[in-house]
Amino acid sequence: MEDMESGVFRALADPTRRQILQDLRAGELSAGEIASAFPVSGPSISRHLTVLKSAGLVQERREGNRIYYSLVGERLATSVGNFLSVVCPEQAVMRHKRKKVPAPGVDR
Amino acid sequence: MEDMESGVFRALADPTRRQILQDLRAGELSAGEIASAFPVSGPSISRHLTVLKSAGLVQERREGNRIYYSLVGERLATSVGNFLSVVCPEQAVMRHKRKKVPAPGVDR
DNA sequence: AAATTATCTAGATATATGACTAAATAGCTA
DNA sequence: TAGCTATTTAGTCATATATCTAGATAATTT
Repeated sequence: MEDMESGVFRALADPTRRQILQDLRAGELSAGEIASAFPVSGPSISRHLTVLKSAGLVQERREGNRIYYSLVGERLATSVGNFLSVVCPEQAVMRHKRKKVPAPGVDR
Repeated sequence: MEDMESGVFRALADPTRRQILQDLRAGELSAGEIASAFPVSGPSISRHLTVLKSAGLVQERREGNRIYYSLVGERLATSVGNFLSVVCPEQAVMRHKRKKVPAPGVDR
């Protein structure tokens, strides 16, 4: 039992996980591709990915042998942005209108 | 040795600390006032305040007997907002122009 | 089916975090 | 100075986190 935001912020508290999120900006990456960008073991990255997944920040998609991870961008903007605008309302998060994409992929 | 942002996010990872930040929106509060709003001991709140202070999110000001804490609002917007706009650039943090206040308090 | 590749789960260990109680420090008041 | 209030520091304990190695699971290839 935990509030939504704690999970997100705790996920963001680790530099490796923040870097993973930034890496994923370029598009989806397999677990192995992600892991190879860091000096830590595969299993450790796997755990980091689990944390990010539990926080709802990334989603996975299996393709044959591999599992591809990708950002759930709105998730981050929603929780972090909401909090930010509550604590310092003079800085508002403005969501740019985007052409409603016709469902980029089935949601899990 | 730690990067700036980790401190901020780790500080935000705890619900008590996030609530403290929200409480401080109304204006500065003494340590005791802050503590009385929570079901945890004074010393625990003191530690939380130290964490927030180390992250640069709050500042303190002594007045006689008591120590008043207040938000360092830009700090939060700067680090969190920067990260947010890097990871999900389609959500930009817009800073509202504000009449440059003539130094609200010495920046200690 | 056996071997290979990709990724995860389990178990162990070290460090970090959050809470508490008790005691120390800082400033005020009599 | 003694006593009082506000807050922090110290010491302890339980839980959480991060990492590793070894082994398990899943899908592909031969």
